[in-house]
Amino acid sequence: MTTLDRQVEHRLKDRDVRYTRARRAVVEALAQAGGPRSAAELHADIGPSVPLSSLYRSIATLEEAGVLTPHHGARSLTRYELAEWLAGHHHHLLCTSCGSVEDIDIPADREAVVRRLVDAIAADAQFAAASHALEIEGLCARCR
Amino acid sequence: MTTLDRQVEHRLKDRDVRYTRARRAVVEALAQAGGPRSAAELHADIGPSVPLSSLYRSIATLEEAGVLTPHHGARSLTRYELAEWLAGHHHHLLCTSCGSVEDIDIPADREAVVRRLVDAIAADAQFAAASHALEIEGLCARCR
DNA sequence: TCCTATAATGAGAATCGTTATCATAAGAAC
DNA sequence: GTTCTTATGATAACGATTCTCATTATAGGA
Repeated sequence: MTTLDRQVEHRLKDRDVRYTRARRAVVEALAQAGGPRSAAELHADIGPSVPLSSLYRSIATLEEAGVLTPHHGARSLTRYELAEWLAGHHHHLLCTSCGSVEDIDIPADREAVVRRLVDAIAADAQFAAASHALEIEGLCARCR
Repeated sequence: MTTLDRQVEHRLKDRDVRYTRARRAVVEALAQAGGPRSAAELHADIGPSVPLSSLYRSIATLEEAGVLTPHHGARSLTRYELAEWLAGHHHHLLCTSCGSVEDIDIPADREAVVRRLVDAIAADAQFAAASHALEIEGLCARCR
């Protein structure tokens, strides 16, 4: 059992939610993927042992527990990834050509700039900021 | 006929696309809304004179022509708003409680900071940045 | 270990946003 | 006005997601 597993298990136990085979499979597949994955992609990764209906329910449960964060994209596709507290804070590069989503870590000094900006904007709008995301659209290294 | 109408008309004429009643209705509804609207919301705004099928086609046409930009949200909902060159550059505040999306203009000096950051991040990843979006999630002034 | 209460699963149907089809109507070019 | 092209409206189809319900697994107590 990995550290990740232990963290998730603890989080779920706190909420009286069981860490079952299907849910574990989702968490492990996401950990391996290293980037956002859709339900269909997770189904392909995990295999037919977890049917789609269960997969969707597992995803919803994990999302409610704050283990996963959804990422909504084109063509009615929602991709998921492990939440910030599990996988760290990062931003996204969206390729408009191939549709890929790349996670990108940014150095702490730059992240500090973003955070200051977010706080200032939110304060001006009397908005209580919980999280932020900087998404950059364009062409990835392969497609340009 | 408003300035907006003229701008859109010209853009469409350049692409041999007609600026029809349905398309005009979408543009006008979006201009009035002052924030992202889904197809269903536009349908409610415009009324039944433009049926959903036409509405979706109008949206797709306008999106291809670069008049609208899509904004993907929860529950497989895509909202649209007038493109940057028509409505100006701005960012979004997403309320996790009521689901509203608020457009927020940020001062030029702050925007410059964001742009510098985006350029630096993109350059590091060998990514050709075309546009960027800073999305802040949290509780809006009404919900907090 | 066995019981019991509760929560999770699997299979399938249902739902919802969106897209495609196709016959008809409107617009532009001549 | 005729003709050619493009847009429309009604409706069916589609794909991602959610729901239903009978069955199965799990946790906690006897």
